[in-house]
Amino acid sequence: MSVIWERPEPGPRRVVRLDRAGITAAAVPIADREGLEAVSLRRVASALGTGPMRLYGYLDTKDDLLDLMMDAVCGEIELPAPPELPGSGGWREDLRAIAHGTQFIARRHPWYVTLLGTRQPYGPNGLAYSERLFASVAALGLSARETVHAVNAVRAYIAGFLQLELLPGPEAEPGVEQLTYLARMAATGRYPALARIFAEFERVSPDEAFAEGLERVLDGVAALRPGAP
Amino acid sequence: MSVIWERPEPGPRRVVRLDRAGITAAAVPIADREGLEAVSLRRVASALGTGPMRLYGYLDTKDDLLDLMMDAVCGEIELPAPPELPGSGGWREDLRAIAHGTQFIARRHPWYVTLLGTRQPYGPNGLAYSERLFASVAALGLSARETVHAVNAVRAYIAGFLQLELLPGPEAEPGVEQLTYLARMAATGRYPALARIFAEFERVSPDEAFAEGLERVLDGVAALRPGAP
DNA sequence: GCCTTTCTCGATACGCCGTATCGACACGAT
DNA sequence: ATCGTGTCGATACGGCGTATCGAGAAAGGC
Repeated sequence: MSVIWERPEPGPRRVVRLDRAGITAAAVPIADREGLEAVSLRRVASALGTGPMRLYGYLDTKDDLLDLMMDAVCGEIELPAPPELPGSGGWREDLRAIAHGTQFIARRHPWYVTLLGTRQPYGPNGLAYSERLFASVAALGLSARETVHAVNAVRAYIAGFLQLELLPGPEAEPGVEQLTYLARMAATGRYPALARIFAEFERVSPDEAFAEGLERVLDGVAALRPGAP
Repeated sequence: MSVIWERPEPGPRRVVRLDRAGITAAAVPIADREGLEAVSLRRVASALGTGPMRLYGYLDTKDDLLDLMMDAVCGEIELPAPPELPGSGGWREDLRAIAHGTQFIARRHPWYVTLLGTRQPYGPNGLAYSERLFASVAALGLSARETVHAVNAVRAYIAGFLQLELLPGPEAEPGVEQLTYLARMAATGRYPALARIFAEFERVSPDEAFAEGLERVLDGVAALRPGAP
């Protein structure tokens, strides 16, 4: 490796200007199309026409990239107008809007839900999201402590539901006609309550379930209001 | 024929007697002590005094091991007596017991929460857990559809809260006296609602938050009762 | 008791991963 | 024109999950 003829000529100086936004923008579609586990530094870098080590000029760690990705899609969530402006529909309508906005984004970027359960949403967009949540609940006029608990409940419900919704079920291999694993378990008689509800269980759409469960949580929050029934 | 629970365990071995329970029992303490990412087939196998490929006689995939681990700790959750027996304290008390039992286990095995958001709890213990949840809610006398929604809400809350509770915060490096990242963000004035609640936010214990949020969800479920106020 | 068949076992290897190291090179200042 | 500085990316390391396959033990037939 000392003769110049067999050393590759360095390409025209790669002046591809990179920045964090660009890296994030390259990573997100990969996650959308092939899942979060397909997002590797090698993969993202090669989508940008460079090598993996290049990215370390912009990130300390792969985790940094995941933080950036999370905040980027968090910014895609449409938040309702602040409570003091006319666009707001009251605390309950606002919380509904936030929840359904989150669900909408989770459908476009399923991996967002994974990240949601994995790291704090401390980027600017994540903080704006939190701010909007607290502002909505604040409109109820609860005590500080109750407000924190109410926000926690709503946030936990959203994160938990979306997470559970996206779990892959055990797939029945195609061609073979057979009951699903769950149906077979229900038929054993060992799980009577489960078996009794099983049919309904499959008839409920995820959207309906998300909306209805959310109403339960909001009902519980509403019951905290000073003048609650 | 895709779920490990309905595949038979292979027969006896030559050198060291192994079985799925033994493999699981070796894996769980590793996860407890060093986190889920320390659980590799190489690591578990060497804890059992053998090589990684040995495990493939008992598992098809590493995912199978995670399923086994999840079901194992799921079996550690103390469930209340069934509703028809005297030990049961009514639907609400039962749901509380299940929720707090789950929280208790999540504290001993934090990685359980990660798995909870990652895979279906379809092992025998997971199904027994679901059965108990449905049986408790069934005692309210709701319609099938409402029952499904109520169980979803409770389950989503539990999974979501525990997941969010375990998120690592941004650690302030020791020695340097400085505000946390969140406190600094609150001080920017860009997040007024967040800033207003911030102090309280840090005063609430995780236990209290879990319990209080749960009451909100249970209140919402209670409001569905035929003769609800 | 011996031979053959069957099945288990684990060594080796492949292609990924995140990232530490470091030589080569482009660029700005002198 | 030269030097110092800082960026780029090739290479390497130790890990991962798991496919392959030869060695050898167990089981069965005679």
